[in-house]
Amino acid sequence: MAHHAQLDVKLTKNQALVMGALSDADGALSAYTILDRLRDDGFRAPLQVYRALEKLVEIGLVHRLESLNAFVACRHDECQDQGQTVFMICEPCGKTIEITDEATAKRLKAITKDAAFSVESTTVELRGSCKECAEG
Amino acid sequence: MAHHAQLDVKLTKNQALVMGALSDADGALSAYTILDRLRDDGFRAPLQVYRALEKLVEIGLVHRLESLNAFVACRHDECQDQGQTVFMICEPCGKTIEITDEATAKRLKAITKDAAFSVESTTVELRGSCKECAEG
DNA sequence: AGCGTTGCGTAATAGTATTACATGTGCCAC
DNA sequence: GTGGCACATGTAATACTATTACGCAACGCT
Repeated sequence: MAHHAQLDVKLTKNQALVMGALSDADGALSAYTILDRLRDDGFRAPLQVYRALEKLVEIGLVHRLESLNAFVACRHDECQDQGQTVFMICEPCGKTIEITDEATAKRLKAITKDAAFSVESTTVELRGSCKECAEG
Repeated sequence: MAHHAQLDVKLTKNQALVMGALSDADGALSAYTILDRLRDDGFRAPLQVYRALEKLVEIGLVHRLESLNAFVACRHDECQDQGQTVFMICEPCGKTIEITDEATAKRLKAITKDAAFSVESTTVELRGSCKECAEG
């Protein structure tokens, strides 16, 4: 199975640059950090970044971390599969661990069904310390 | 069991004003919306709001909705009990439904244990439409 | 009274995101 | 091939969210 079925979507120059910046990064980047890193590539205005991010998030190559106001490249084969994406965000080192979990998806589905709530998008983010940082 | 054990914490004037604004509101409010609503009560600067919010969040009377950059009064008896708080945020009408769920808490705990991730705080937010708005 | 802690007031600034408007570029119908 | 459309881009201005810095006031404690 291919990593990210959507990779056959052709990215524009700006989208590719933003994707590159995020792929090179260890953890999540804010839009303005991305802007700074792409100055040499001709980026001048926040909107150039936000427009690219919008598309990348839409096609699933990038996730937005709501609790950080930042963005991270999807490292993951299964974003399109069943399962709720769960982020573990290490505050000391900035790295993010991304998993998908079917049990969480099922449980949240049961909750929304009970409440007759119609879900568009779901955010699950855990802040804390990764193994290495907690041990260190 | 009392609603919000921490209610016996004495709120300062500013904290009480902010708490009142949030309690009066139907849904979540941004810090700057709160500021505007408290102009007549003497509020002048964002920091007055943020300082009060910080304390109110700390004692559990208010929750921060990360995906909205907004704040909502806790409507809820069981914030101190076991269970993960889950927010359902209705985008059409702005209301938020707040529940706590033990199964979700257990599942997330299992996930973090597997990853040896040490959790400080957890955000679970579902965006979508409430029953009334979805039917309407 | 002296001291520490906490809360408050104000100003300035930093950080995040959007609106508005103009330009460019490729594609397709005609 | 030219007109028109769709989409991507460039730039400026602005709006929205949050924090830092500094000083003063109120309160409790010794």
